[in-house]
Amino acid sequence: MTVSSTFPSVLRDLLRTHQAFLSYAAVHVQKFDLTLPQYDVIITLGGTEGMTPKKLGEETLITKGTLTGVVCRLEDKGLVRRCASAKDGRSQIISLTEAGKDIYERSYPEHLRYIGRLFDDYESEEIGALEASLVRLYQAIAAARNEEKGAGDD
Amino acid sequence: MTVSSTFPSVLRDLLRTHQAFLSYAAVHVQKFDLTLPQYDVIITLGGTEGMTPKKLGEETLITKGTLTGVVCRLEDKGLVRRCASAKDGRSQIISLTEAGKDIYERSYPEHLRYIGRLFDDYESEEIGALEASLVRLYQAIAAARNEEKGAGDD
DNA sequence: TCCTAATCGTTCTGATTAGAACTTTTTAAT
DNA sequence: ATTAAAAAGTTCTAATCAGAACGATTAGGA
Repeated sequence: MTVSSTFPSVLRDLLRTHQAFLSYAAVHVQKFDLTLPQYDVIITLGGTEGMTPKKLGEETLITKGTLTGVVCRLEDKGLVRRCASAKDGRSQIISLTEAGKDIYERSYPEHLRYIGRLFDDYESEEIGALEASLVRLYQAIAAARNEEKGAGDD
Repeated sequence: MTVSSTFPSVLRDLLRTHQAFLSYAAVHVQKFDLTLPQYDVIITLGGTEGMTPKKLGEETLITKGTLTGVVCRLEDKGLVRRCASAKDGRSQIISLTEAGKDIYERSYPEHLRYIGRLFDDYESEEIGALEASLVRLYQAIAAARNEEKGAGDD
């Protein structure tokens, strides 16, 4: 009944729930012959004029090394375009092509409904509680990580 | 303020929190020159007489195709052993070697402390609330998945 | 101006991932 | 006893993943 006996199962639940969600969401996205990270890039670019890989990675939580490959595959499919930034010679601007916009506009509303179906039986407080719990844990992890780094400092 | 405007951020939080946890836990495990899935196998086998890959996969949530590779790498490191099952000619029994047991016994208590540090500031109700929220979502996903499969049935 | 440090994106490596195809073995039905 | 179906593991493919190393560009200080 102590804390240390319960936390391993919480973390297993975290993994399990995350896996289940990815697997559920992937079903919808496969209809467009896209992977989940690829679709994530599409909907993140949707409705924008494009953004740098750095920004895109921050939004999608995809590491920059991985993002290069994901964007390449979307480029090969003609859904996305890379342009050199005018302001910064190091930067690229990634944006949707017409074909990419088309997929985005046709699929996104249905995607939201598909995902939203998960919460059909939820009260809105329940979603809030879930989100609060997750943010709480995220911050606890960030704090523990910082303590580790500055171990000798304070 | 509707449900559909809040759920994307919950799911982003789920991904972000999960990523942060994996990254935090990996730090401890790297000290033994192991990856997280590899260590997960070690601690799942720890204290047992061994188990089949099927059972091991169910415990660790690692898919069987992936598990084969993880176990191979642990075998190469001499931490794990594969034996043919006496009862079932299709089955293998995977168990820790002496070196594997040694790592398990030396590291697991510290691993629990390391992970437990995340929950230092938690009230036990908070852990319960997090777990309940995750289980709730997991079940909602499982239900949605089932509805999808039996779409034409009821 | 010059030079060092930081930033941006790509490339590379080793590992994990899911899913499908495949082999071997077992089970179950005939 | 025979055969079809199911189960267990391995192998294979394409993609993702984190992290490190790298080249090119920019920023900031002497």
